[in-house]
Amino acid sequence: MPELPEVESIAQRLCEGTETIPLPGRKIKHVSLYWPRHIVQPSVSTFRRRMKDRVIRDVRRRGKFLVFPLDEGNLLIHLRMSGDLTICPAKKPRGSYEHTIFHLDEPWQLRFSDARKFGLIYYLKDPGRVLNRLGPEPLDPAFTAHLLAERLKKHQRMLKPLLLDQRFLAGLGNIYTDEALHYAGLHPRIRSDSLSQDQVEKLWHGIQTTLREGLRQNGASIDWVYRGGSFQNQFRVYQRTGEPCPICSTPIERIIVGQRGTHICPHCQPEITK
DNA sequence: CACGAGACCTGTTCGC
DNA sequence: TGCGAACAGGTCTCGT
Repeated sequence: MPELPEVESIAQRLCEGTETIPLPGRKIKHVSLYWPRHIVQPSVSTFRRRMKDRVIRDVRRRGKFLVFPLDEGNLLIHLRMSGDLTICPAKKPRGSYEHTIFHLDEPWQLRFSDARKFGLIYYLKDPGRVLNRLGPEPLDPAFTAHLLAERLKKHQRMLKPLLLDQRFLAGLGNIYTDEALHYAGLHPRIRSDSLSQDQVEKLWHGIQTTLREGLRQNGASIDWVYRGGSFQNQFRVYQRTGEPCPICSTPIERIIVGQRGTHICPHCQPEITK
């Protein structure tokens, strides 16, 4: 589920606490771990001890990570494929996917639900140890088309797997990559170092446009995992196999690129560039 | 360095 | 209806 727009929407929801309580200012009394393998660092017992009585200062996002600066250290959560975070009353029965529960100082809890159990939780003094490996934020003003061009030239890789590589750019996932490439009229297998200036500009605009539109719609809701977003109604190619391309009406095709299901318009995104 | 295969998990949907 | 295969928002490790 969660790519940049979905993670950002979740961060905002937790920060504002509409209909629940804002997370900043709350104290974590203790945690319940029903799937301890979620805890990457430190050890489970240390994590438990360190979380006790920490005060949550803020809720932020970096790439696809949720970052919670605490009065002491930082909590990092990566939702991976099926994670979601909600604030709910302590008395609400625990759902079968709610594997990690943070008990707060009010009759509320922060619950990490994760059907596929791929999620990751860190408690770190220095979050940079994890976050510094990430590439630039695509919506940061510092991320210009010029910078994108420079970075693309440093590799000779297929466009799509490169865009999905979080060290190259932080926040894109399968949905927004397919959408951005269609917007730019670029085939996902084109080599990153073979783009013209014009093509780089289109790709940059495609990334900006799809992410901003995703944010405006609070992300995309798919399947049973995450709801709340409506960007799925705007998909041009993602999961639209067989439907007409909104630009030229050619049926959308599904192919595999870098072991990921990939959706393209074979007419708007020719494999051979001119 | 680039890339494919396989792994980590569970749930839903597809095809016969 | 039943049952296995395919597929799912992500990323890591290993071998070529």
